Amino acid sequence: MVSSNITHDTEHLCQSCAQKNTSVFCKAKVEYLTEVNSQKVFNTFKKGQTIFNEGSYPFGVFCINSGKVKLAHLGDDGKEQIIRLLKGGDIVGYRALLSNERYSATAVALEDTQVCFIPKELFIHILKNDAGLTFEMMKLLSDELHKTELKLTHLAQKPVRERLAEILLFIKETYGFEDDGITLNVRLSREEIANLVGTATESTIRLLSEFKRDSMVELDGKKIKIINQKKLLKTANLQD
Amino acid sequence: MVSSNITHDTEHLCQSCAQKNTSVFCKAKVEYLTEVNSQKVFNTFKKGQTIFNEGSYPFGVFCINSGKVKLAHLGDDGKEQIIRLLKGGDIVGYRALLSNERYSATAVALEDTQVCFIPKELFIHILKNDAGLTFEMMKLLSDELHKTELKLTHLAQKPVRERLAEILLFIKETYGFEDDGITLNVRLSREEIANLVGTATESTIRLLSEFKRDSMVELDGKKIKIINQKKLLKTANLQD
DNA sequence: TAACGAATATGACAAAAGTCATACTGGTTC
DNA sequence: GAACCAGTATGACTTTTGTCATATTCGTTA
Repeated sequence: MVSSNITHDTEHLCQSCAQKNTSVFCKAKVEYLTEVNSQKVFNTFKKGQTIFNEGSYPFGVFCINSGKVKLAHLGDDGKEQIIRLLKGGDIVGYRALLSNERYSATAVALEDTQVCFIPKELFIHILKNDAGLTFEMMKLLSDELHKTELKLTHLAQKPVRERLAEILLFIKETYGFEDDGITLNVRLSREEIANLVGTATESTIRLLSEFKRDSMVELDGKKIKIINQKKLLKTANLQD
Repeated sequence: MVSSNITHDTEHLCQSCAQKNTSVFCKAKVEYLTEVNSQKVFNTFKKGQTIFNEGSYPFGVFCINSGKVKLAHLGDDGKEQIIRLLKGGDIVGYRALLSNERYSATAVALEDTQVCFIPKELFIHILKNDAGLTFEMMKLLSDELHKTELKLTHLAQKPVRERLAEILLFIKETYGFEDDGITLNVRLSREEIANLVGTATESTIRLLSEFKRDSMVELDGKKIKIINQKKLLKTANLQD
């Protein structure tokens, strides 16, 4: 929240928000949506900018309008572990708010990103009154927990090679392809991919080279093209 | 739910439940508690018995009255990954219920365990009407998510030795000590400990031997005594 | 009490993954 | 275009961890 592009706008209405149908939050009752509309703060983050920082206190919740965001823990030795990838329609920062704790992770924009900030009090107020929304939020948390538990199991039991293949497919699921239908629609550094997989950067680079050699992917700088998804899926050894 | 000890009892009242003050679920409004009381099914599981199985459909939620339970994923190769340890006052099986999915994990009693089963419809009904309870449930999920994310980061970044030390301390936090003040109050096999840490059984055995040599623990069959918690904490290298 | 099997323990080895050093590449700035 | 830097790539090596084989112990049952 260091950016200067903060606007209490009337331009970006929740009612006409592009994410109205995908975001949990925008499923609140109409009466609350109006309230959100008047209190929310529209904000833009440039690529690389921090939306919030591990250790600081949450004052509200962020609703991503457009763009891409990584959510990461900083390990004891300073190495980051990316725990979620977010896109338009997702909300961030609710975990700490609900647990009434400081942020346990840092959110950074992976590209220019637009977000709506909804103040804590309003968020909590709506949750306490809109049972439907609360139930949706609970489901969302529940799904997130499930995904994280699966990741945990895979991290514990699968070799790096399989996990990397899995992550590439996960990135595809999350952000999809570019217009060409094969290029992953996000630019991540090798280090960031490593921090998603939970391995060393060099290992990631090495394995990506192998994947290229085995004609599963094509590499062009930060562009990653998936040219044999079937083989990649096999490499990931997924069955759930 | 294969046990034959099922009783629609009037004996075990929620109102006088030993876990009334610790369990989230028992914080429901009094009117609902009465309802729960009449619909819940009291059940006993012997050590080693399965409470529910990965892949099957949830028909309700389990409230642990007394005893100890492990919740584990079965990895693709059949190796289990223990994702939670549960005790009296905890509830299990809510995750799948809320996400409207099959169980993604298996719950097994680590010792003789008493549970109350609350039918799905009632559980959902209460959640949809008791905003306070729903909010509590949300917090619970939120905390669980946080813990799991932390585990994920540690699994990705810390060596087995540190993770084992951490798990021993975690077991102590969860189940505490026996009356002697040093023996961990649960019997887990070396394999189970390994499946908590996310490592091979032999590695766990080896490291426990080291911990013993370095006089951090004492081993007596499945009994594990923590004789130098400070040193163990240092070995775990925790700072959060 | 003997005997059995399962769990624990330990050694030897293999495989996986991380680290360090060193190139190479691509994009940026001057 | 030269120079520079960060990111990428690759090789050589070390460390960590897993695997397999084999004792050994423990608790259980006959």
